[in-house]
Amino acid sequence: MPTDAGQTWTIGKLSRLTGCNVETIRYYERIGLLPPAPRTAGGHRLYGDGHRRRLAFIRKSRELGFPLDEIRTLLALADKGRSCGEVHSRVLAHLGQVQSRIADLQRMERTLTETAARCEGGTAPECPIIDALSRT
Amino acid sequence: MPTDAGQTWTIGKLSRLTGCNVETIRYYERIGLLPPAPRTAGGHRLYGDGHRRRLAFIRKSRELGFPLDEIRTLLALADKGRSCGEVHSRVLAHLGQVQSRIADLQRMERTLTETAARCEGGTAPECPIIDALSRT
DNA sequence: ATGGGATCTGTAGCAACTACAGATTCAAGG
DNA sequence: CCTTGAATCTGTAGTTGCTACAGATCCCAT
Repeated sequence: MPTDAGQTWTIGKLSRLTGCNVETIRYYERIGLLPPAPRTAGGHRLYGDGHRRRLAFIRKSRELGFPLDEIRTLLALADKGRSCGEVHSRVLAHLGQVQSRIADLQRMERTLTETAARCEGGTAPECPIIDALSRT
Repeated sequence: MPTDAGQTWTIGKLSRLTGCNVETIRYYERIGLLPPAPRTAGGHRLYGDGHRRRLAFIRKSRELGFPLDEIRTLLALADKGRSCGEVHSRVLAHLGQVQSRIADLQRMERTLTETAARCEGGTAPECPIIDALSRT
């Protein structure tokens, strides 16, 4: 049961519906991630369910950290259908990026914790943190 | 034993010395993170040990994820001296940001892993990943 | 009919660099 | 001393993914 087949929304309604900012929606259209929306006589955009689903896909992918260009590719694959393998490997590749970013941040976390610890309760005239940050 | 007191380097040497790109060094000067370097007669920059240490501080802080604006503040505190408490609390605040970013990424990681798993070995005509990404 | 919210286009800004182009300078070799 | 090629100079524009206007226009409820 699809949502009421002929339903349409203005950009503001779509924004509330998807949690995506109005200017961001227009931005996605400008860069070709969303197809141009049909317009009212006065030039206002009118969105249908296809647009809504596509935007939901984009938002969800963004939340998972995919860059827009990768989302563009994913959308093309989705449109093409039967590209599950390709999609799967791209998801795994992205997962790898996320994991390596996590590792980076954990290294930072460790160093920051150590650095902060040198100072714990210290009232030294020279700041050990500043010193630590100056080491080549 | 400070490094040979009067030693100077060209921007290229300083770049190799610190691992910081030449254009980035000039950029830091432009935005006021590094003080303007003295010049040769022909207009080339000449750096001394003070610059070298300041740049090392900036790079190290960047590696730890501090934004440039925060580094600007840290440098000011370092110049002022006796601001160890303030520095300490800023390091802890940043540590908090890093940790929450890690948590974000771990959420992404989990969802990506789950999403990828739905597809494992599947040759379904409809791609479950694409479906998952479309859910509002 | 009107008033005020929603929408329109186009442009500029953010972080933190990076990448040129085109001109000039420096240093090593002959 | 002169040449030549590498290094450096300035200034500007591009990157990613939005966000924030300004100033004009439109739509809908009263």
